Parts: sequence; C-alpha cells; structure tokens
Amino acid sequence: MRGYDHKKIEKKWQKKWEADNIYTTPDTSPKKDNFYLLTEFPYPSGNLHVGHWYAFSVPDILARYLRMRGKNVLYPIGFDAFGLPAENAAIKNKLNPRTWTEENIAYMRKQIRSMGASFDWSREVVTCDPAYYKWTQWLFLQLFKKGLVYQKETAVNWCPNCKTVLANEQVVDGRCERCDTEVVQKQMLQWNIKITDYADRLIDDLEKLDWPREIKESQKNWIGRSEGAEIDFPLAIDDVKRIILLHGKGGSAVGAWKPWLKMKLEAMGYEVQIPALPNTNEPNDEEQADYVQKHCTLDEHTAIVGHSFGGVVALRLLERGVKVRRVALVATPYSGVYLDGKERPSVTAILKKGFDFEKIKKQSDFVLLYDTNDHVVPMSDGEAFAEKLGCYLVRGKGVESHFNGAVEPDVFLAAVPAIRVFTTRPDTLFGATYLVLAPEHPWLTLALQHKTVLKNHGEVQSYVDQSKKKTELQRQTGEKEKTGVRLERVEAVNPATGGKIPMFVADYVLGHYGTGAIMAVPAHDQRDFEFAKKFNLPVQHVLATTIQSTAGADAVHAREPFVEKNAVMCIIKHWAKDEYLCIKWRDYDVRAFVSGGIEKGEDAVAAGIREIREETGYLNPKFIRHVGGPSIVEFYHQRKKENTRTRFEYLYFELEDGKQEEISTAEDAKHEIFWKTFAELSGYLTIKENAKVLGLLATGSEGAYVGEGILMNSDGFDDMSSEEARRAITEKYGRLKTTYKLRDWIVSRQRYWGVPIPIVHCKKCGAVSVSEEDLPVVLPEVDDYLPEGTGKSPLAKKREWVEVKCPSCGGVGERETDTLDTFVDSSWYFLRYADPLNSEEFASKENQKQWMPVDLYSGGAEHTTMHVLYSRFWHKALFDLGLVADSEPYVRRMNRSLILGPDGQKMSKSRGNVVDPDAVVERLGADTVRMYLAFIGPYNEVSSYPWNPDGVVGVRRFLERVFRAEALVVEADTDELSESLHETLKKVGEDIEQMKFNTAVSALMILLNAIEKAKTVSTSQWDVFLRMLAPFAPHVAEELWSVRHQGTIHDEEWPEYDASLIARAMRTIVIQVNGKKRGELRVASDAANDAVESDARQQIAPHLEGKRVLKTIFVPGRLVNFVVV
RNA sequence: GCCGCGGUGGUGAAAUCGGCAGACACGCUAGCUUCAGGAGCUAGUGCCCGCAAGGGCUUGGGAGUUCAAAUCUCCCCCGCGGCACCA
Repeated sequence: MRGYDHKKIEKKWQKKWEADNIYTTPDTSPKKDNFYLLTEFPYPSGNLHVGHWYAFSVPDILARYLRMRGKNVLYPIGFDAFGLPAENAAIKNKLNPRTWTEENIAYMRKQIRSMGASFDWSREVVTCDPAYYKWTQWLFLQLFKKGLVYQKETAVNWCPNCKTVLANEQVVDGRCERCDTEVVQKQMLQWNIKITDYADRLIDDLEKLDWPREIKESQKNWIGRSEGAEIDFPLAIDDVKRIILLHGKGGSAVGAWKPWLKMKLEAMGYEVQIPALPNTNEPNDEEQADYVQKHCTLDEHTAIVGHSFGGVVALRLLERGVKVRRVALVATPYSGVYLDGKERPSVTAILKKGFDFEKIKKQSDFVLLYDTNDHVVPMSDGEAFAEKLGCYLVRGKGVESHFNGAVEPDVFLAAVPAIRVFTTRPDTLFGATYLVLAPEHPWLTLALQHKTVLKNHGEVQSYVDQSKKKTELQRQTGEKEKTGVRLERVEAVNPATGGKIPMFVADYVLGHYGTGAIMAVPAHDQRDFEFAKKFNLPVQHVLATTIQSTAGADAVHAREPFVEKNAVMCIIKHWAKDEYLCIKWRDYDVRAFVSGGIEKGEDAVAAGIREIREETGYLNPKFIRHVGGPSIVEFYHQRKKENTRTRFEYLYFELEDGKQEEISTAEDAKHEIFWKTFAELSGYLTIKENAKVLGLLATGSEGAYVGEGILMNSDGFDDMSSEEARRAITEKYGRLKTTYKLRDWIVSRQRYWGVPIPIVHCKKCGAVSVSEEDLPVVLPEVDDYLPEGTGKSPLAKKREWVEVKCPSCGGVGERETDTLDTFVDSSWYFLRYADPLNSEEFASKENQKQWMPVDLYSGGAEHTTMHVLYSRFWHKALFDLGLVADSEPYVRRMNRSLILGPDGQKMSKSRGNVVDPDAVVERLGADTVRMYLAFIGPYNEVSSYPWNPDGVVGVRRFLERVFRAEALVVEADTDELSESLHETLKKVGEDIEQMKFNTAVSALMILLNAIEKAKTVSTSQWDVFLRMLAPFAPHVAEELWSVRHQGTIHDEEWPEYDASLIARAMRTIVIQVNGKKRGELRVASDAANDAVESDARQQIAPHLEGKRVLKTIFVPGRLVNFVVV
C-alpha cells in the first residue's frame, strides 16, 4: 500500500521514542496520580510467541490511555530468569546456563521492543542478577528468622527423570509437569515455608478484594478449608473381657476416675478389677506386682490400665512373664518414680529401673501409651518412651486433668484407646456403621507390629504393602472401585449409639488428610455407600430431607403449627407412549405428580394405587419400584389453609393399559390430567420436590443422600436440623476442628540454576542463617550441571564453596546446596520495580508508598493457585514483618485469555499450528498485530480465541484506510460528524477502562466508515480520531499526527466528549404491536410521547385495524408498544 | 462427583439496570475495477415460505414471569477451567 509503510514508520518512531525517553516513569510526577499496571514478567525461553504479544501489547493500550488521561503510569518489564529449562539446555548443549539465559534475554528484549509497547526499560528486573537475588535471599532470611521456614523430612514428589523434587502444583495427574515422567514418593529433608499458617487469612482476605469470582473460588478451593469435628471412637478388642486398673502412688487421680471408669467399662460389658494396692508414698513396683499377681486374673482376656506409677507396675508384671492381651500406660513417663526422693519424674527414671523392654513387648499384643502434654515433662520424653516400647501414643488434653478431680473422657480413652476421626458431618454420627483407617494410619502400623492383634494379620499386612506400592498416579487415576480389608478381632464403639462397629483398612481414606481415619456413614456419603454395598455393611439412615416448598403452594406461614402427615408421590408412565402423567390443579396453577396421604395402617403401594384411581380413574397401575424417600416436605397447603409437614415415599408405576373409570365430578373439578415426555416434564412441574423425584427416577439409584436434613434415628437429636445437630453433637461427642488441603510450600530445589539458600549447616549450631553483610551468597560457577541424582544439587560437588565457617560459632560449617524454587523469586519482583536500583534495601518505604499496591495485575489463569497465591502469602508475611504497608499486593487481578492456533487448537510445535509473531509483524506491522489482538475478543473475560490469519488482514485494511482518510482532511469547520465522533469518544474511553478493547476497536471502525461516507473530515475532528487511535496503533497515529503537529501524540491529552452533542442525536424508535416489531420511527431525542404515538399509529395502521388498544407502553428513546386485542 | 465460567449466524463476536437479536470484522455470493496483490470498490449475506411486497421462525432444550426475555426464575443437556476417594 502506498501510504502505509509499516516497516519504515515503526522503526522510525521506536527509535525516536527511545531517544526521547518518553516512557521513563518518574516515581512522582507533579499533579499526576500514580498508576501501577503490572503484567507477569516472562521466562526467557528464547523466543516471543503470540501469547507474549497478547500479554504485553494489549494492556499497553490501557497504559497509554491512562497516561493520556493524566496518570503517571508504571508499566514495567523484566525476566523471571532462573529455572529448569536453562539448566536442561546447559546439560544438553554444554552451555553455561547464565550465558544461555543472558543471550535469550538480549534477543527477547529486541523482540519486545518491536511491539512498540510503552515499557519503562530503566526499571528492568532480572531475577538471576545477584543485585536482585541478594534481596531474595535477604527476604528469605527474614522469614527464616520469623520461624516461617523449617526443614522437615517429608515424603516429597520425586521425578526420577529430572532427579529433583517437585512441588505439588508441578505434579499433573501424578506425572511431572515438565517431562511427564511418573512421579514417585521419596523421603527427603526439605526446606518448607509455613504457608499453612496463613491459610485462613489467604481465604478470608479474598473478601476484601474486588477480584473475579472465578479466581477467588479457585484459590479457596485450592486451600480447601473444611470446618468439622474430631470425634474419638473407642476401640474394643473382642477377646478382652476384663480390665484391671492400677492406680499410682498416693492414690493420685485414682480417687476421682476409678468409680466413673468402672461404671463406664462395665456398661460396655467388661469385667473390671481394681486391686486395692497399698497406698504409700514410697511404693515398690516389685511388691505391688506381687500383690496384683495374687489378687487379679491375668490371662489372654485381660487388659491392664496403669496410671502413673501403676504403669510401672504393669511393666514389671510383663517382665515377669505375665501374658495379657493389652496394656495401657496412662501418664506413665510422669510417674512418681523417685529413685532418691529428689529426681523429677521422667522416662530416664523409669529406664533406670532396668526393664527388659524386648521381653515386655512380647508379653502383650501391644502397649498403649497415653501421653498428655508437656506441662510437666517435655513431650519428647513421651515420644522417646513410646519409641522404646514400640508404643502407640495417644495424645490427651493435659496432665492436670488427672489431678483436678474432674471426670475426664481422656482417662477413659486410656483404658479403651480410641481412633480419632475427622468429619464435616458430625450430624450423621448416629449413622456411622463402620470405621475406616488409611493404610498409613499409625495405630494400624503398630497393630501390625504385633502379629497377634489382628486375626487376619497376614491379609491386612499384604493389603497395606500393596497400597504402599501404588504410586500417586495409580491412586489417583486408577480404579476408583473401593477396596479394603476388615480388621478382624478389633471393633470400634460408636460413641453416640454405644454400639460396636467393624473396622476396615481401605485406600479410599487418605493418610495425609484429617486424621487418616474416617467414620463411615453409608447412608449419607457416596463413597461410604459404595464401600458398604460391596462389603455388605449396614446402612443406617439418620437424615430425612426437608424441602420448604415455595412454588404453587405458598411458603410455610411463619409461627403457625404444622400438621404432620405420611404420603406417597406417584410417577406414572403411560401404557403405550413414553410419557408421564402430570396433574394440574385448576384453581392454584400447580402442576405436580399424583400424590396423597397414606391412611392409618395402609401400605404405601396400596395408598399409591388408591390415589391413582381416585384422581385419574386409571384402573391398572402396576407398581415397579420404590424410587426414593423418605423425604420431609414442608409447605402451606392452599386448600386446607394449614402448614403441612409431610413425609413422602416416592413410587414408580406403569399403567398396564388405558382402562379408565369415570372420576368423580368433585375430583374432576379440582384438576386436569396431562401427559408429558420426560424432558418436558422437568420444566413443567411447579413443585421442586416433584422435579427431584424425577431426577431420582432418571439416575435409577438412590445412593447416599448427602444433603442436609432433619435428624431421625438419633436419640435426643431427632428433629433437629443438620445445622443444629452439628453443633450439638460436636459439643457432646467431639471438638471443633478445621482442616485444610493446602500443604506447606516446599521451596528446596536440588538444582543448580536458582538462588542459593543462604543457610550454613553447623554440627554445633544446626542450620544458621548467613549473616546479612555476606549477602548475596553468589551462585558459583561449576563444571558440571548434572544433578547428582542422590537428591543433592550440583553445588554439592563444589567442595571449596560448600565448606565455610559457621556464621554463629566460627566452627566448621557447610553451605546449604539446595536452591530456591523460582516461585520465591517471583513472589516479590513487583516490589523491586518500584525501586530497582536500590542497593541498601529491597525497596525503600518511600518508593513502595508511591507504587504499592499494584493497581492492576494481568496474567495467566495457570498462575491462580501458584504464583498469585504464593505472592499473596509472601506479601502477608512481609506485612507482618513490617516490611511492606499492605496486607495484599494486588488491588485488582485479571486473568488473560488464551490465543489458539488457526485450527482452534492450542498452539504447539508438534501440531504445526504455531503463529510466529515476528513473521506477521514483518509482513503487516506491529500496529496491526496489536490491534488485531485487541479486536479478537473481550480482554476482561477468560476465554480462548483462535488466531485467524484473515482476521489480521482485516485490521491491516482498516489501518490502510486510516492512512487514505488523511486525504479527506480539510481545514474548514464542519460538524457533520460531530455527533458520531463524540459518541465514539465516549464509547472508546469507557470500553478501554473496562478492558473491552474489542468493542472500542469496533467503534473506531464505525467512525472511520462514517468519515469515508462523509468524504470529508475537519482537522480538529481528525486530531480527535488520531488521539483515540494512538493507544491502539501508536506508530500509525504518531506518523499521521506528525503531518500537522510537532511533538509526540503520546504526550497529548485524551479529548473530552461533549455530552450535549450526544444527547441531541436523532434516535430510532421501534414500533411494536403486542411485542412484535411492526415499524420504526426517527425522532429527536426530546420528542413528546403524544407526537410519537400518533406518528406511530399512522405508520402501522394496518396492524391496528379492527383491534382495540388496551395499553400503550413508551420507553423513551427506544420504543413504543401497543397492546391490542 | 464438587466448585467456577460459559453455550447467540459458516467464523471471532455485539447487545445483559428486560425494550430493534446478530453491531464491527472475517468468510462467502454477484458485479465492477486494476500499476496482478494476501489489493480496491459496489451490492447482498441468520433460517424458512414468497418473483416481490410481505409473513413466519430463531440466542443449547423445556417450562414460567412479563405488554416485552439472549438478558429474570425453575428443571434438564452440552462445552471449558480448577479441584478431585479431601471424609
């Protein structure tokens, strides 16, 4: 095209803008408000793709617009330069990762500049620059000092191919996000950051943010907070018949708990023996043991509970060769074992007694240690003791409870150890008919160490072994079919019903969530239901559904009593057609199934048949099956004028034939009958409950009812709502507990190309932070970038770097050789943009104040639960440290859409549908590409748009027409176009602010069409047009601006629209008759209704002929509608 | 399964405080033009009936509210994204 040589003008203006530094952003600008527009900085992969153009050039429209609007806009750019690809390339091509990265950055800088985006390059941030990562290390150390960083031996995701640890987020369907290798679990010592400490705030603070719902929901979902209860289910081992209680010295707590415990245990069917041990302050365990052996029955049906010193006695008994089923030691590490009258009660003291623990272990199925807390002795003492004994450790509420005389359930637990479950549905506790443990559950692990605990030890052991072998992948994608093994000889006691229930191990229960054990309520949990069906376990319903009907029948009348009823609801299929019967009440416009009350002593099916005959006259309905129920429906009965609470059973009938008797006139007057297909029916019914039944019929099975309801079969809790019952049952049988799916953030990477973790390990002082004046810990050059494969990074091979003095004691130390996850680098980069050259601080308070928080952050949806969540957490941690002023980093966040290949598929080299932006820019110019991407669809919604090669050409044509329109510019004043010009001005401004760039471009196109049609445009109007075009096509606008102006268009102000001009524009009014368009009318916007009506009547006279106009509806400036009969 | 978002011509889409459905652009059809290009101009282009005037239908399906529904309500279906045996 003659006028428009994109190559020439783009190069020309880019050079000029750069030379003039027009995009260098000062921290403050007189009389201008600051605006911080952020887009995610790119990874220097080496080549810019269309996605980058979409990410950078489209928000640039907003940046430029806001500048014209008088804002001081920061629109920065940088590179997220650490990470695996550089290292992989280094290994593959024997390059230095730094060289590889820097070359890529240099190339991509050029490419980004070709966009003509208004980035302020003077603030560029590169994360692999020591001047940047010095502060990454410094910030990490601040978190370390605050206690938010810890090292832990964790089962982590290990990729055997990359030979590194992956974050949970980097595992996709059990495979490595990068190389698709199956991920395995491996125990490793890892650096973790306590993001879970912030779980509540990360959810709760979302409320304050005006973000798209979808982003908030994803984050909430990811954090996965559930509020529920922990409930203890006591264990019963069926051949324990007798429990012997041994109290401590001086009687200790025994006076308080003995009678209560005896009563409780006897109620459960145990025989209880309490030997009257000599009560002395200086007991002798040998003497006491003699006494017990003499007075008590000690055999394989006996369990011993030893409290405090009583526990020592129990141990002594075992050592003597006494064989019993089970022993529980209550608070025994704290027992009054005073060797010399002075020593604190402790494990050490017990150990000095010289027990033969190996022998003790063999004398009993297992020993349970009931530990309390560390008010008296450190918790670790209890742990050490448990380890020595191979004990199952039960954690209790506090040692003081044993001395305060209160009746404590904890003591009871010690006698009869319990499995603690987590549930979000304590309201269904009475329906818990069995218990399931995860294969990793610690109690099970202990039980398996003693071959005699479980009758089917071998079977259980092999199931546990098998599920351990299953990788994460198999557990996630493999068979969802429930498997499991019953734990024979042990049972649990449902604390609510007191009934004994079976226990299972099954891998549908996860070891790492909740307590690793669940109460199974098959009636009200689908998974439990499936398991129960398979293992033929009882299903106990404890909830009736409740629906408060609103449609047709009125909502219940408040404060009026309910009339209780039993009823059936009948779905009736036609004898020949695939249609279902529906009756419509004549008076109330209620469309429903046949339903009616069950009379006293009547069978539900009989009642159904009777009702069908009465209401429809059909003689031969055949009962097919029960579809659902019971379900309690509350509604206001229109005819009877009373609140009704009805318990419905749902029955499905098929008519055998069409034989029908005359129905009574009374019935006929009430309703009429319709036959509808299944599909029609769902929309046709007016009562919710009917539609629900239809759903049940369609799915064919009831399954578990997982909704809320009214309790039944739950003793004192009957008739409570689920919500009430949750509170009441939790209070009585458990305690409130909140759990999260979110796990702590593992930040160690066993890789070279990352920020070295600034920690030194010292034999004496442990993990010590590098002192601040020694930062940065510079990433050293190494010869070989291959990870060792042992789990250590290549840095470990560099001994002279690793060996260093301990910053604390000066002794021999070793540097940490892991590097940080790159998500740490990107958790604060936006702060650095505010003050990129500061060598004293990561960013000065003053500069932060100018720019933070970020006004608008645009990025990819894939970062919602990763980068965005991590950086929110990081910012909160810095906020708590007083390092930043806001608790949230981003005022607004928006996710960008995806640009697909021309075939509508995701662009990929293997599909061969990759669009190379450089080539398109070469052919059609940067302005065309920018504007096309703006035009492709709304930027403020997440979607995906295929790149249409013809569509780009269309935009190019538009720009060429803009160039040609220059010839239409005349000096003379004309206002022919002014109304549409100002309408466009208004629309374009508003659309840009809402990021609806597509309709803004469309408005510009419409205006250009009008200019071409007018054949002439005044200079002032043309100037306005060019200024509107400037944010979209900066080079073209600048070129055409320079025809008549000095100075850059990008320093111009955005023109204000004239509202009065828009108001005076003519309007088209639509004329409707009964809502159908019959004509239209051009009127001035201030035309009177009367005038409009008479004109309109005239125009559509034929449509009104012989009709009577009931009503005329005016919508000013839009339409007039005649309602006629 | 749960949560979220969405479903409008041949295509990208527009219109959502209820008020002309399909703006703008691509593509397609016909004609014109041409310094032969991935060019320009003019007209047409949701579907059906009709030579036309005109009429009917149409926003995933069904039902409802309303003078009026893509837009609001209810039920169902489909697509995309996230989570996923999370108790």
